[in-house]
Amino acid sequence: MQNIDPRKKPQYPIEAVDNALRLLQLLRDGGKLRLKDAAAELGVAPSTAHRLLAMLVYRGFAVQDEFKNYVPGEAIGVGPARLGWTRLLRQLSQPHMELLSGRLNETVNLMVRVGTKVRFLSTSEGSNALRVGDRQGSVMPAHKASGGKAILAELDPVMVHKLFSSNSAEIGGDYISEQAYPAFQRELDAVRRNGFAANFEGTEEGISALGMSLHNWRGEVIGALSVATPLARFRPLFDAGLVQAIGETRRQLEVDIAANPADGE
Amino acid sequence: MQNIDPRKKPQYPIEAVDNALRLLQLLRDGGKLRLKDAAAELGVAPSTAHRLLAMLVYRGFAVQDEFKNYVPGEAIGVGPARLGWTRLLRQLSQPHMELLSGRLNETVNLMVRVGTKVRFLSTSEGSNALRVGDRQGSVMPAHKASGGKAILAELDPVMVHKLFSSNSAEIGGDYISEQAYPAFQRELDAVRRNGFAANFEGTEEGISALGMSLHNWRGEVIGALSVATPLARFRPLFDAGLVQAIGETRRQLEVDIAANPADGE
DNA sequence: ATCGATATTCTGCATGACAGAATTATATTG
DNA sequence: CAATATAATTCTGTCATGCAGAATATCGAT
Repeated sequence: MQNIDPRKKPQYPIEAVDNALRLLQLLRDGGKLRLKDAAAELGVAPSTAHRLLAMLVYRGFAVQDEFKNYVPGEAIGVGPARLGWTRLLRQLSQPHMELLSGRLNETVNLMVRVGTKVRFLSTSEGSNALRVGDRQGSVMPAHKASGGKAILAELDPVMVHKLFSSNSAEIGGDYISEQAYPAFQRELDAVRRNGFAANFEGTEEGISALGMSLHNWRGEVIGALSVATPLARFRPLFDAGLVQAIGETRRQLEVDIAANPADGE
Repeated sequence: MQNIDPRKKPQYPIEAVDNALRLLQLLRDGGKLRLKDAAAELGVAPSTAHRLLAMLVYRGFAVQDEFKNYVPGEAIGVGPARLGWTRLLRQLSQPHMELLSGRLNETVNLMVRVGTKVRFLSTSEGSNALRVGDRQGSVMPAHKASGGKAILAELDPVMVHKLFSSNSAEIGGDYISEQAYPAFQRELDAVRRNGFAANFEGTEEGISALGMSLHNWRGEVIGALSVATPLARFRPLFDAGLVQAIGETRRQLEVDIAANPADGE
């Protein structure tokens, strides 16, 4: 049984990974998947399919709807970044983020916006015993994450409005109704005035975050930093000068960014 | 060390899968990845990272550029199908595809178009010793695959032209230059006249295929069937009435499709 | 050519991915 | 509203297989 196949199976295949990737494709192309069907498709026991799907859920590639069906998660369908500078940004940010997370003992995130989403490029975890976990690779609605709001606040309001009323927003699940929009608009205005954005359990249970935008030498927004903390610690941190701490880090990082050519933009 | 994390790690995690999914995210957000960096990011040996990346390549989630860098493949960034009827289509097609592949001893594919791409929903492999392998889950440029051409030929030419000149086509790597377009246009005209489309090694080395479009009760194109064969067998098959065989299958399948409500469309 | 760096192949061993059974949750039926 | 059926999830022993490390190959630079 010889299969002609230019894309031949690797010589040391990893079955678990192959199954996971096939599930990813099924989820993408079928829209939804029940555990039993998934098991049947892959030819594995339901228990195994369950473990695989649990991993997809964990990494944001799937979520379970109210009837236990597995459906595509945020992470499915976000295109590859055509942004060439994300690597550089990540590199430049790392030391600054580590410094900041070390100083505050809280977790610091770096993110960029793509469409109505923000993508977490990297995380520097704080050293507190109880801390917010790594979010690298996560994708969240930009209008809910603190860093996302910080970015959106500095874009042309008309463009933002279009963005979140478009039907691409609908597909992504980030549509904001005309009715709800004024409130959102006002929040962005406040963010613009304050110079930072906050998020109290808007994306994840028990987690609050404070975000601030990042700019290139030309003054254009290119991304954001955010500090994420357990809800209970937010207030004390804020009173102890959280905004200034992030602001300081932002300032220094932007100097670094300005100093580097970043050919793409 | 207690991490606050609403999205907690599954209790029986699969490390290999987790690593693969993280590579997927890195690839998406970083654009490109060298083996060594991948290994460093994951905290695994280069040999392990190599195996993982080989799997991603195998399933179309990554490709290697000329300098051995791993870059996102076709499968990354194709959004989830908002098409609810793909499940139904797959279901209805299956018996017909099995019949046809059994009759011809060749591999039969079912695909739908999304943007400038076609997605392979399912495959029924022929029983020949040497045959074309399973393509389920694959994503290919619609203008190169036989089934894709069959679909495009029946769409509004103006819309097709826009589709492949848009800069979303550029992002997807399917851009057709104004210079090359007339030839493509003529090919689609020929397809329309013939009622089928062919593909000789346009997508994969040594493989040829013949594709025919599928319609719903209203006469609108909804997808395509294709028969894929090793290049050497194409001619004899064609002369033995390949077109008629597929046409017959298509006719019967379309009866089934028309008979089923397909609420979405 | 020679070296250095990075990518790929190979192999033994211990880990951890798998199946199957047990348990729980959810749907269906009389 | 039981009672039953079906599907999802948890648990556990076993053996396959994913991992690391070494060997080899490939590519670039000097």
